[in-house]
Amino acid sequence: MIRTHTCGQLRSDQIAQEVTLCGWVDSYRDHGGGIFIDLRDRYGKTQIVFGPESGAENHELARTLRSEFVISVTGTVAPRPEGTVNPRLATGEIEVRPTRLEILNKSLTPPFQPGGKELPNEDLRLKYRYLDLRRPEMQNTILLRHQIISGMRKYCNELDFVDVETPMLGRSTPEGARDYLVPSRVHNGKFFALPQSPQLYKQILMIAGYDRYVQVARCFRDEDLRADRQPEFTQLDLEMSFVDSSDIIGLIDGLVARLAREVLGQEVKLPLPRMTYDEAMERFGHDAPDLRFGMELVDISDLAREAEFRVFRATVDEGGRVRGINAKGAAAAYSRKGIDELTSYVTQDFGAKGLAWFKVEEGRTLASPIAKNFTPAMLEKIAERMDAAPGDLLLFVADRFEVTCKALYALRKRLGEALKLYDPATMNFSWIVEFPMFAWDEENGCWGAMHHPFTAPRPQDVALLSSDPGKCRAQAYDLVINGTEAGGGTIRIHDPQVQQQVFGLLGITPEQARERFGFLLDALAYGAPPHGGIALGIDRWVMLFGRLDNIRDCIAFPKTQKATDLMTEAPGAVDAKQLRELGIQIRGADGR
RNA sequence: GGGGGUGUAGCUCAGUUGGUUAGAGCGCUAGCCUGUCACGCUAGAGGCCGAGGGUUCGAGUCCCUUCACCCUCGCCA
Repeated sequence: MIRTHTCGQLRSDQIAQEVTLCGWVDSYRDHGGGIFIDLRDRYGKTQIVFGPESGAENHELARTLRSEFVISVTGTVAPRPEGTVNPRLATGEIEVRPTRLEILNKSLTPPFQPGGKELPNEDLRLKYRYLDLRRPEMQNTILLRHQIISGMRKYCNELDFVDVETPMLGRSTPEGARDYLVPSRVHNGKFFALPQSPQLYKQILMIAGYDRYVQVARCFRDEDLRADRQPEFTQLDLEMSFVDSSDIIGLIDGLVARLAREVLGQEVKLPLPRMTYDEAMERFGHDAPDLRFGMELVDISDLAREAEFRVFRATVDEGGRVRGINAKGAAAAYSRKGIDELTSYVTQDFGAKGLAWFKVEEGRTLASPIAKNFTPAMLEKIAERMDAAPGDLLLFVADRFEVTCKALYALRKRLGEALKLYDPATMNFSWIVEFPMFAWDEENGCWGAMHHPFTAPRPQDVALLSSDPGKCRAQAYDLVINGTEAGGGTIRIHDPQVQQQVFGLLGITPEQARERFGFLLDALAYGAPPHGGIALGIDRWVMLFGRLDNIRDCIAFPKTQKATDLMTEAPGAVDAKQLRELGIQIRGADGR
């Protein structure tokens, strides 16, 4: 070892010891006679002081030090003179008086200071990721990530889970997200696909008798990115045999409580609350509601049916719904212009036809350009239903149920943040359960799997597969943290007949099923135990536990929104020779 | 594919209704300074105003096209 201590380690206990530290020059303050260096490594900072006693040679060399030089310093730990102790530094009671200085490596002037206060633009941070990763904030996040992953591994290990690696080179399945494809050299014209998740493999492992499988698995989806979505991401993937939904949920409850305690120092009450999908859609308009605040959706369809206002009445008559939210005390905060902005938000982004609003005035009268279309009695009924009080802002969307969900969910989320309806430090963990098995796919005119084609229906709903698939509920469960989907899983079908029936509903012919998942169907026929599992989005856990608003900050080397790596400049062109070997020809820009 | 935002010195930003030589803070270079810790002081260097085209006597500023990054709708079983 060429160092005896780290830069975060020394305290008064080590005074008078000779030590050797290595690290990066965080800042240097040259006072002529004395030079002060803050030496930084992953563990902290230590002040190095070059005075006359350091010797002329060392002093001269110290004068040449610049930001981000990597140096090694040997010297004596000394107490700081009275009045110069730095309480903001863990090592602030001492400093090192060097007898030897070695420049291990110089640095170009960095495009930004890792120790600086101003955060540069993100593209610059991504290009010089090695400098960005030196920033204490980034190092904290990477360490948090490590803490979360190792906590997950320890937990699973204690519970007899077996860590099994599954292939990265698999076969493409047209269901679900777009695959990242890898061409085969040996089989020209054929392709592997990178896994969207190890779903099928983990089921096979249950059939193979491993009983409890776990993997920190990298997953790939070639879809457009978002603030909480990367094309490659990491899941804690697990699967268990001989379990039902509540076994999996209970297992993850324990993990949540443990990590909340270890990482955040927060006690979480178990069991975590569970809400059905239908209830979530009614109360919040979304299957991952943020339960840190109220402002729930309120249905006034029954009132709207009798209202004089044509827009409301017609919507209900056509089978739609009229629902609203009450932004408590927000009437003053939203001018006509502010409401116009909310209106264009829900109409342009979520397809709502409009946004009806009322400001609640003294005596609980409702003021709005559309108020004249209602009788006073009806306005009073609406106010009553909305629990309105003077100063409130009532917002309504009249539309198809799905549209009211999307628009009001988005409004609630936006208003909750703008009106600071919750403390960003609180953490809310909950489960959404009993998802529908199927969602009607308008585009293809058939049922689509809400989760994936191997999800088991609830035992009491199996008969609905043939009678009313839309009503059939799945043994599926999503973990929601602060309004973000942080994990999801299902109990799987282990009965080949039920599996065939589900394929049929999804429009997958027996031939297609055989071609795509023949191996799974075969395996299911050789003694498959009842099994189920879950996958947790590790990047999102880091984001939520670290209170970050961006998934890129949780990943050491993330991709941009266009799915490129600004540091390595991937993806890049390849040699013509490589393409020839793969039997691949690139089409021109004209598509030929 | 659609909507929105940003782009000016190495970095973070300001730049008026189009008008002389485009500024500030930080960083950088040099000098001075034993107690600083965002050290201080003095001096200096540093600009294709993202790129291309247009309007104009004149464009950082107005118009068109385009590129990059971010947010978002669609998409993400």
